[in-house]
Amino acid sequence: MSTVSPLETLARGAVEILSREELENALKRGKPLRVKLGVDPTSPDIHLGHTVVLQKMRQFQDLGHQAVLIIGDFTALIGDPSGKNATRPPVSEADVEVNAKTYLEQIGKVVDVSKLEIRRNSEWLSPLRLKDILSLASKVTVARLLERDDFQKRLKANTPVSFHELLYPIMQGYDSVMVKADVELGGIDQTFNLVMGRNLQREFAQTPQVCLMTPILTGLDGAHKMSKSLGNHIGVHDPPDTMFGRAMSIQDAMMLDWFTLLTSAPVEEAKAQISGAPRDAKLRLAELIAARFHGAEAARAARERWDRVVVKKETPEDILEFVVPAAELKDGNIGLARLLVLVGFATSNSDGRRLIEQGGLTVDGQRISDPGPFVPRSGQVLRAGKKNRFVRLKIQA
RNA sequence: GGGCAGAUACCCAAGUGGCUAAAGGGGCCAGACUGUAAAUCUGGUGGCUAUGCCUUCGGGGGUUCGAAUCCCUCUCUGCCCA
Repeated sequence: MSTVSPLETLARGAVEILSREELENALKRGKPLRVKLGVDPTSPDIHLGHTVVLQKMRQFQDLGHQAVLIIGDFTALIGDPSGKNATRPPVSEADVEVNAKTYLEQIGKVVDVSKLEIRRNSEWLSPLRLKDILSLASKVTVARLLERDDFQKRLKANTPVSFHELLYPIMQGYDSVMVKADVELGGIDQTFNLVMGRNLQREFAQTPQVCLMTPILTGLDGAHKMSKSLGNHIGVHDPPDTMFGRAMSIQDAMMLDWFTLLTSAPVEEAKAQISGAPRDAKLRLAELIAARFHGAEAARAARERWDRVVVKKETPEDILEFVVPAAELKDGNIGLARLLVLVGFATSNSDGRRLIEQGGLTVDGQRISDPGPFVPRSGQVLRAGKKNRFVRLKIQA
């Protein structure tokens, strides 16, 4: 283990720190810092993109600082405008509660939940009266609010910006005041909100928080930020094989970022490996990611399976079994397209028909291109596409 | 409050009475090539009991042999004026 200073650890992967000197000084004081992270309980499933900033919080925890997790149960009623090109649909209070619970369960994979101070911002935002809001709002100018990119873009594109969205950053900033944050963590797309917290704290005669921004993790498509709605994500609950396979599908150019942000492998070493043996580097990356959430053993198994199924093109033995319902069979026949729908490889008969006609289906390794009647037999293995979509048929006696 | 413009498939966007299940691009799916990477090329991309039939162009109603296209109305959005 080489010695890495706390500041170096914390700065790893950070795109921007406002300011680095302030952070350094704060660390030097030796007192545990209050490190705030606000989360938006709108989507119940967290993925690797979310873990970047959570990992940062974990690092603070490991260095003895107090992590303060703010569940934005009140702000969720507005929806964070960050990165959105449209007004976000508000989330019901009931959904927020359910999501918050799931969220806490899931982040346990990254942060130490037992040491977490968990707060809900409805605690202080809900009781605010109009006059309080006015007083808060008077501390911020409209020009300043409209400055931000998200709004600018939407204004230019003639898409609506609702007034309540302007309040979002103010409320989030007020959170920092209420929890007396020394540091706030967030994605770089949250910069505006974080800086707002800094400014408001100054207004409230507090020491302005240090803002530490992490980069946005690029998703599997290599183009957009990882998000569930774009389907370019790896969820923390995905099985090891899925994690492994998806990680293998990223572009080479993304590897260094992923190494930096998702693993603790030494960056220089990863860099060297990537330029030397990109394939091996990616295998290692995929294994590290799978290991982080499922343990080393499961990760190794995923890698072995990958090697068998993908590289050597063998049929895996641990395939899900699908029992063909007897009611679907007519004289032992079933439309092949229909079968694909039942199995889940196609969304409709037409979709299944297309898949077959385009050569995307094999039965026991044989390509079948006729979507018509088909006689299924127990033990047959259906494979759709090149990806990991296998199923073994079973016919009820 | 007044005036104007707009709402098309997953997204962007053509289309102003029949040739439109609806151009083009993106995305996505499949195939080829590969390291199941990227790039590139090819095909596909509403549904169905399928060489035909049914449903779709913000919602509802109407005109017409026939409407995404014309009329009425409702909802939503943007712009300008106040």
